[in-house]
Amino acid sequence: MTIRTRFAPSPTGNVHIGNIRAAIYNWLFSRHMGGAFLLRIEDTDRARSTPEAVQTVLDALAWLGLDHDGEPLYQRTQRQRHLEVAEELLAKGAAYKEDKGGTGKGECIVFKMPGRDIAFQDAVKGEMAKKAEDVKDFVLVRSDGSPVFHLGNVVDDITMGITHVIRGDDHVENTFKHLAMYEAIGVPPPVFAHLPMIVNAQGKPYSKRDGAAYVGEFQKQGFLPEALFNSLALLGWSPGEDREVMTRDEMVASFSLERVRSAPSQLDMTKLLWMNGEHLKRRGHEEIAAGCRAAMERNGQWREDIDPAYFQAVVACMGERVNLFGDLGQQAGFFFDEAFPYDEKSVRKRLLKEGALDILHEELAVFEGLEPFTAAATEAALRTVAEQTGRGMGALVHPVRVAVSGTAVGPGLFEMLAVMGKERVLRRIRRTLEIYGGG
RNA sequence: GACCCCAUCGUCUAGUGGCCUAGGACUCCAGGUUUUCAUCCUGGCAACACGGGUUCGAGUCCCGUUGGGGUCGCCA
Repeated sequence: MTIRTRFAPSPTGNVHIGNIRAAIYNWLFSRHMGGAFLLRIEDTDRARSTPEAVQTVLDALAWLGLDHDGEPLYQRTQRQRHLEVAEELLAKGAAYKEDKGGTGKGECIVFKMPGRDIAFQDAVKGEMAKKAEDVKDFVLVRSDGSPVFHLGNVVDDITMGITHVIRGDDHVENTFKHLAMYEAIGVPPPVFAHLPMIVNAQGKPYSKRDGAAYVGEFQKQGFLPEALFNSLALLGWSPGEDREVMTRDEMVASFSLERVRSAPSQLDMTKLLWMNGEHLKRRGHEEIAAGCRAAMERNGQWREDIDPAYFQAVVACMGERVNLFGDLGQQAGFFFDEAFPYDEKSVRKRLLKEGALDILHEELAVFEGLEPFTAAATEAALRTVAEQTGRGMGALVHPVRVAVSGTAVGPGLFEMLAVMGKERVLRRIRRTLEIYGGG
């Protein structure tokens, strides 16, 4: 039997991380088993299910590389089938008509629970059982003739030939109802697996109030899709070796439902950030540059006059200081902006110390005559000055750093100078001397 | 309230009766490398919720307690 799983979101305009993790597990499981991963759009809520909302789901899946097999099934198109099945159940005596709750809205079709205890083997939670009296009859078709979630869900899973339903913990109670429906319809049920929820620090379901909760937000912040994928996959599942940073293929190879935990877990943003950095290291400089540029464009930091080669060099120079694409614009803005701000504390500590401006004068003179202006050359030049004057390298390095970047922290000074180029460095040092009265 | 589920360092987790004086990762702290920051290296802090059983032996099995969560719609 070929495994068939599905992701069945109702398009609301956002894709919650708990939801997308269910998609990830479905995808991982079917890819591991060599099966199919299908997509069903539960778009019966006409008001919310706009084309844009559907596109948001598609975009999130595409971004994370969760490719689905075949065309997505739009639940709206299955209405006839849903109602047919309801009629069949009515004919079989497995459902009845009633004005449930005495609302006065008219009769609806109600599913009759079989009056027997129901049990099943959950692929992650194990033995699950429910007493007959603990599951009540429920509505299948509303009095206005529209099918309800349970009907559509089960009927569509049957028509799609779903063999494994992997979904959130909040559906366990529904499973008893669904199981009874499968039996009444006369179709063997799929395997069910219920995933623990992603919760916040208080143990409540993780929501928008707790921070970034939607896939789109992580994307906007400059996270790598493989890092979010990796982190989410590890929330409730682990390969059982001490491996954490993994590629999609590695996860596909070692995924199994048996290794999914049944306790809820929290998403740790700090670790996500670290994970992102790890995945970033695995990408090439060009890709990182492209991502940083995209982030800068989003944040309004990009300027059309930035030279591509210079940008590329800056990215290489920043190296592992970048954990998030957005970091570059944040930490290395001075590379691109001649009017970069001077950090007050850095100026006080490195530039206004006695003698610092005099040193900067000397360095300016040395750099003016330096050719070529490479990292090795500037370093050698400053070492010579250090020997001649008997000063430590620190005393020479810091004033230059602040003069050209406005801050005391950043990449290695000599690489930084080489990337900036002689002309820019001289201009910035002169400007700094003018501002701080050394000139 | 009823029913169901869950419970190892702050967080993510390993652990399926002896290999556990409980391992890894993130964070944090200390030291080292470095011109700064970051990286990197070394070391450190830190957990089996509690109480009963079962057993020669329990983080691992059973029962209970406590705590947390989920579900009880003509929502999905």
